[in-house]
Amino acid sequence: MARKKSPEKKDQIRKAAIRVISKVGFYNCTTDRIAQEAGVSVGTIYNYFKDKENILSYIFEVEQKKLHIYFRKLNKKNIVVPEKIKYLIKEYFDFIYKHRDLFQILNDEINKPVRGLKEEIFNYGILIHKYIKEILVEGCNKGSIRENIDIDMMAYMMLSSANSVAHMGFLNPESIEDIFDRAAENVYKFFQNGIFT
Amino acid sequence: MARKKSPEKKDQIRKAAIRVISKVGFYNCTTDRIAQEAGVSVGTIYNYFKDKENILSYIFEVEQKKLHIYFRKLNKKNIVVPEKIKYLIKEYFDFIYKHRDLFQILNDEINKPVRGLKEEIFNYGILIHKYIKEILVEGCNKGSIRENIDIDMMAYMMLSSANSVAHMGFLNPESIEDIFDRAAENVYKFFQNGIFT
Amino acid sequence: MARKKSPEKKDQIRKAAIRVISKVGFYNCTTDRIAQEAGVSVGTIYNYFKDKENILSYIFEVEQKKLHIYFRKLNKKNIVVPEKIKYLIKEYFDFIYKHRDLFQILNDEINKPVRGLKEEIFNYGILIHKYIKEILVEGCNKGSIRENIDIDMMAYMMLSSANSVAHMGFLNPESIEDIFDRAAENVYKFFQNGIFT
Amino acid sequence: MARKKSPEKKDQIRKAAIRVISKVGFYNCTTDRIAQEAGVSVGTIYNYFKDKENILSYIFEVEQKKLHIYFRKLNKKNIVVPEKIKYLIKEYFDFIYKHRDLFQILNDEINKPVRGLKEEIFNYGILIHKYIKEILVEGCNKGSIRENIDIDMMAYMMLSSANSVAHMGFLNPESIEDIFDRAAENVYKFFQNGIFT
DNA sequence: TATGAATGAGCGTTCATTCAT
DNA sequence: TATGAATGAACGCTCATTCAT
Repeated sequence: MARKKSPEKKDQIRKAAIRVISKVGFYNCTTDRIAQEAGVSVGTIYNYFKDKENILSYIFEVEQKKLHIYFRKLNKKNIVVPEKIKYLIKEYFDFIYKHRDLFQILNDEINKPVRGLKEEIFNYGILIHKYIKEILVEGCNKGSIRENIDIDMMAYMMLSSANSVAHMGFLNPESIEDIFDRAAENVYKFFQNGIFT
Repeated sequence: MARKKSPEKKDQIRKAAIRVISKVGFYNCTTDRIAQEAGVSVGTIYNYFKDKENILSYIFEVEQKKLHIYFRKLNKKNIVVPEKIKYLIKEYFDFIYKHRDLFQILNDEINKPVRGLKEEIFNYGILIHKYIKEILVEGCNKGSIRENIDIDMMAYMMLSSANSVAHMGFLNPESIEDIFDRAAENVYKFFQNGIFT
Repeated sequence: MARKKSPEKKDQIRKAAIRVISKVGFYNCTTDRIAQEAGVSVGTIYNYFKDKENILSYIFEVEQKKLHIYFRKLNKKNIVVPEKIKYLIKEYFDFIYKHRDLFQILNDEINKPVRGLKEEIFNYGILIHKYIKEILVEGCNKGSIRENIDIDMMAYMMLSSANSVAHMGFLNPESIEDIFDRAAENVYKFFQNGIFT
Repeated sequence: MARKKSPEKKDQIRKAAIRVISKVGFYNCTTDRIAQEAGVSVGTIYNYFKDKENILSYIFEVEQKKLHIYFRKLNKKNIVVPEKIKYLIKEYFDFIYKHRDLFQILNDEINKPVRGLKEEIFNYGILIHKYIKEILVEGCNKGSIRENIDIDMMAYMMLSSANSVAHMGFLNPESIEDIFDRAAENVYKFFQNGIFT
């Protein structure tokens, strides 16, 4: 009997793809390059993925699962909403800093015009907003968040605010550490007070 | 005398390119498609643009100029900073709603990792943030904006917040009008009060 | 009534073409480039020439006429064959040195595989050999040239020998003057004695 | 295991290219045409060659190696210089007659103005002249060749003389066999005695 | 299953030629 | 006649995908 398709190899390809795409963008990223980065032949990629787009989908599929697990854990913690948000922001920036390759892709692909979105990318966007909204709802119910906000919009604004700070960091490599140091606090303060006196 | 190289034709191509790119993204957008959309032959494109990338650059160059003119006018108005911001947000959403094709491109390309950015795209990003920061500085000086904010970060967060709401609108075509109706007000309130009670 | 096609302009284009072709070769030479070099618009070229190939043909046509005139004059001179050949070689190198652009083209195109030859290029080759052969025949008749040579072949060998020395000169720009100084004498000596002791 | 990148295929493409180029010239020779002639797809060409120019380079690289081997063998033979030259001419014409396609290319490209030459073409020109010069030097040393000749020029003249006879043959297909039959002898006699009585 | 050579549709770009002015 | 913008066929080359080994 033939060997089973090894999940390790699929992951190896996924990670290689993340590295390559984050460096050159999805469209400049060739299957040859991914194969090389993964230490695998082109043909092998097609044993694990239907086509090139499917690799991108899989990347988001995996992240979706991680997201799921992360928020399940978070919601088990017994902390008030403002603390939860503060904590979340902190961890989000730690995550981005550590997985900047992945962030580049997420941030790049997530803003693509609708038609170009593959199912999984779209779903990933939906999911992450869903979790943020859940926290906002909880905050509204418990009275720590203003009731007159549009929760949908707010979720979008919050996520994009955080992402934009990270993006700003990567655009300024010389001061990236400084930016990430202050990022979480500044973002939280913005959420807390807005900009006006 | 032969026909003169007409600026109208260059604009015709620029606009066609905006439509095509916004639909399929820069990399899926072929020169043939742009030519077709512009009602022009491929060769003609190269009469006005050095190469395909140059079209993208030109799109941003034009928007940069418009931005410049717009903010010069805005700064001549005699209104206090909070009003100026309120007004700006309102007009920004009107603009996006009207020029959604363009917005898709601006919002898409502006988030690209640094390396891929052409000069003009990069400069466009710089410029728009510069103008926002000027307003924030004015607000700080006049006491209407909190002094302890990081102006750089805040500019990034504000712009991306607004963009994310617009993006949310385009992701939900069935309720796009409703979203844009409430967009300006909600964004302003977010800037004003943050999210907490 | 419209102005007549001016022969001056046609010549202006011809000369521009020679300069351009000699620099970049026929295939890298664009009509735009010729027009620019001639200080004329592309369209104008097509008023004087059917197509691009026709320019090349015309170049050779003109040279053919010059050749004709030159040899008519030469044959009126009352000198013995060996002197005629010596004289011819001398003048040929003077000509090449002065019109190196033209030589580059002649030498380049004349060796092209048969099928690619335009009528005029072919005829130019025929003509120049014809004149050399006439001299050889005269020499045979008058007893100054060996009778057992193959006149056809000899004409080819003589012309190509001279050309190769010129070519060698252009390949060594640092010693081109020295090479051309010695060229005529060396070529003549070769014709006179061959290589052996 | 996939098929190995086979040197046979590279050769197959090289030979196809020789046939096509000799027929239509390098600039009229398209990659599609070479692929077709080689019974291979365009893509495959690029598996073995960096670009179209590289095919031409490779053709000359191969010929260079053959030249090298041939002259090494020739120099081991124990014959006097005049015999060596006679022998060489004979074999040269045999070679050209058999490989006329290749000759068209060598003879065509070798006369190109310097600038257009690829490294390998240039080197091929250098090499072939070098070997001829070695023989001439040997002849001078051994007293069979006149000492007052310019060896450089003579090498150029000898090679081009032979080539011109071959070229003449190909220009007259109806008498090509006759021409090649007499070629070697006539060329040698020219070298021996020149043209005069 | 893994390999990587082979494939060929499809792209960006060029440039000889045309033709409205 | 002169102009030069417009044209579009044709090219070199890439790269996702296939398939013989």
